[in-house]
Amino acid sequence: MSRRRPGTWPDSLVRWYRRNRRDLPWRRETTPYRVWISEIMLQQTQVATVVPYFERFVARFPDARSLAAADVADVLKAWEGLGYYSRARNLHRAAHVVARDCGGELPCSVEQLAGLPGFGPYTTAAVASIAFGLPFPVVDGNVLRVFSRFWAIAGDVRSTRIRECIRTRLADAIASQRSPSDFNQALMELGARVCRPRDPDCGGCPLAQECEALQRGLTRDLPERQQRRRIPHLRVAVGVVWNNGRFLIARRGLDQMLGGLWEFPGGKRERGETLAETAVREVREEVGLDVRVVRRVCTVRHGYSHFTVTLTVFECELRCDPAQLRCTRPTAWITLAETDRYAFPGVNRKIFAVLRRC
DNA sequence: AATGCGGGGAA
DNA sequence: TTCCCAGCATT
Repeated sequence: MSRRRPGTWPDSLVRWYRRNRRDLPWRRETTPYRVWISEIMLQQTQVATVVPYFERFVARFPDARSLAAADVADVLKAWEGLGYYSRARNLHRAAHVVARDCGGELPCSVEQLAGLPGFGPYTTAAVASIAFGLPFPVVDGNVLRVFSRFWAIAGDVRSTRIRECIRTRLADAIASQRSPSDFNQALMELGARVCRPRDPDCGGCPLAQECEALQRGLTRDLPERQQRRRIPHLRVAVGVVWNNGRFLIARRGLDQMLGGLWEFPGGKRERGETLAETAVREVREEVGLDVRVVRRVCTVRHGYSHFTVTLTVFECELRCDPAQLRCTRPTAWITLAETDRYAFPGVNRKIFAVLRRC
């Protein structure tokens, strides 16, 4: 087995990719619109999670014009469960810009791409290279991990200095590549399947020959981990307020976390309060209705990226005229069968499952 | 430069 | 449990 000349890793990488790439829906049929949708969905979200969402989304909204023409509520419904809902709202805003200013087609200059809502450095480079063949390197979590090992870079890879160092060196490498698209996708594919966070498959790696971390036995220690912050825990109570076979939901503000999604009225427990009292108080404060707790339905735990919550659900009955409803946000009285028409956070889906059983 | 943002897969 | 994922917008 002959040693390859040093400095030829980009060609080895792309050769490996062309033999090993996964058959993914946005690779099977590559259009700028499909690349765009896939890249937005893939932000902080794994491929396996994205695939079914992508298929449904492009079937429902086949191009930028149809997306722009849709109601944001329908876009959020298509995004339900995928998380980071600001991505969906920004995508919808960007579709309006593309429909209005670009004739419905994604612009093919990096400057214009970078100006669209939801296009940061990563997505701009990804769409420019994969959709339009422009030589801009992507720098995502995979790339940072691969090169912190390949070049044995100590320190926090997320720091601006190290990111910029990696980006600059990759800009050189991609400039001499015939397919910037394959080069970028190869790096991310390598990070996802070979140069994994734990237990990398160095035996199957096309870059092993020149990998500094492998030669120095450092693959296990790179990239350097930063210490994590403690995650706070919240106690929350919500009320399922029934009226004539329907219960009340309210839509969250578009600028909030989970913006635009629907929920039961409720909120955080205050000092010295029972959870039932919390539910009654929150219902009164949020929607202006006086209610009484009938029973506790269930308690569910849910983990978010930056906190965990224990949510207790109380069935409530009205002790006032429902016309007393006062709420700055949109509200609706719905049945369990109608929940499918609205976008809810994942934790609400757990609650619906319990409500259906009893 | 730091922080907030959801949900899920995998070990 | 814990870690991490094809990051962006805001401050």
